[in-house]
Amino acid sequence: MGAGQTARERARAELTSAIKDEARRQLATDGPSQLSLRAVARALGMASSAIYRYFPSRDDLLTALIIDAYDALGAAVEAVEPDEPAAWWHAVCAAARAWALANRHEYELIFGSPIPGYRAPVDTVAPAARVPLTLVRVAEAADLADEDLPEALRAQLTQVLAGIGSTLPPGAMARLMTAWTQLFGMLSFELFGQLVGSADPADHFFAHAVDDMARFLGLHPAANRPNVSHAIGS
Amino acid sequence: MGAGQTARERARAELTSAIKDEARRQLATDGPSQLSLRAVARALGMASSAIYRYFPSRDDLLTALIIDAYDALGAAVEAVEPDEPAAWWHAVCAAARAWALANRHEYELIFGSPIPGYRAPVDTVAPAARVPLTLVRVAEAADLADEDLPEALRAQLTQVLAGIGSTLPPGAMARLMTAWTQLFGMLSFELFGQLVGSADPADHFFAHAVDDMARFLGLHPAANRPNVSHAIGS
DNA sequence: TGTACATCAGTGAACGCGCGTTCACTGATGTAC
DNA sequence: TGTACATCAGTGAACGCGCGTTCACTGATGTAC
Repeated sequence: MGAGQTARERARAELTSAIKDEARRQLATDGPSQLSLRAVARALGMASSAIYRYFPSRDDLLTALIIDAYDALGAAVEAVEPDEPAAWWHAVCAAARAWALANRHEYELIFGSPIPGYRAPVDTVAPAARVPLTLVRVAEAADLADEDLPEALRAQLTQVLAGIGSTLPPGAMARLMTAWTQLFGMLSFELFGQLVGSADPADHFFAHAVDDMARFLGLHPAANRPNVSHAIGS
Repeated sequence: MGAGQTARERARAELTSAIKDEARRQLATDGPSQLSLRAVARALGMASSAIYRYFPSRDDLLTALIIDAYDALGAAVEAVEPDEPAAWWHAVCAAARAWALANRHEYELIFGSPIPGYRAPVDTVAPAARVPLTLVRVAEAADLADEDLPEALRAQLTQVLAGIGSTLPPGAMARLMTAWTQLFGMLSFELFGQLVGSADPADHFFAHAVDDMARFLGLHPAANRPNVSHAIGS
């Protein structure tokens, strides 16, 4: 039948995603470490042993959810229309926050505490890289200046940049990683309740901090002159 | 007997902290959501029901651990000898990181994902404020400039500053909160494994980012001139 | 200092619950001739 | 197109385990006179 899929194949694909959907629903109330195959099976009206036809173990279901979460966040951020760097940066940060607020338990799954007893397999690496890679694309578009770095850090970052085939100067990469950790630090603080009593609701603070970071990176029009030689000291 | 304590009171105090110690030991292998009163009791060689003489429920034990963690981190950071602002800032960040690396599961307890089904009582608020308050002290010592802020954010921060009796300009408070979220974003990324494959080990990156943040805050000698009027635009 | 009573610490059995995973099985879907 | 066989999906019972919390109890420590 349709697209060369047998009825069995279609049924399998549907149930696989029904299981993941139900599992995601349960994350929302119980958190990743309490995710239970039996509860998922119960909610779907099937025997708990049937889940094993789809995921060989609880950890495999978790891995699938983690990969989906990274991919969904990655897609949200990649869907931002490229623009002049400062505007692009703002839009990317806003997209990341919007996704996180709308999917807090999947955010928790990937940026929260490690799940006890769970080891992430390599398959998660590529999806996890989509957001950082998008940030690198934004930075590349801005022709950022280098800056003085201790040798050891310069070496580390040069290697990372080579690995992803980027021409970003290591000093700019250092600032970018600072901005990256800032962005997700802010989101984690907001979602995990650390801002309650200070900048809560966090909308204004978030917007302003993103702006500050754009300036810090050197993305703003004023700072975005041709890359003459406000570069490395010595 | 000693200091007006009866033998019973001493025994109670000792067992209370033995229970907490054992619970902390178990956090290290299982994570907060798996903390089990029965397992703690077993490790201490007592009946599981005996724990209830010391903590009326599992949540109360968790609360005690959380308060202790905030207090330990707070104490570590407050123990830093005040100094010229930039040096003080570096030392405070280093102290926070050292504590986090040495006590990763307690760090997780307070900065990781919320524990499913657990609601933090008010008693945690004051201990949780010790680190942010220390950062405010550092910033106050530096006589930081204000900066342009959207009205809504200015209002929010002015209220926070009034609440803690600080004279910091709201614009400086905004930068400070950015640096604060950056600091803990970096620590969470390091401890939760998000840096694996990029800036791992993170020592060099951490030191450099802390330096960048000091510059961003305006703490560095160069930027730390008398507070004339590099202030609010308009 | 000695006795009588009240307080508290700790026990062990029990309640009622949930979990991941395995296994032998039935019955439906797909495939080769 | 029809039949025979292989593959796969889903069942239900079972194994062995762990959990938080309650309860009636024994025995030790503390207190008032």
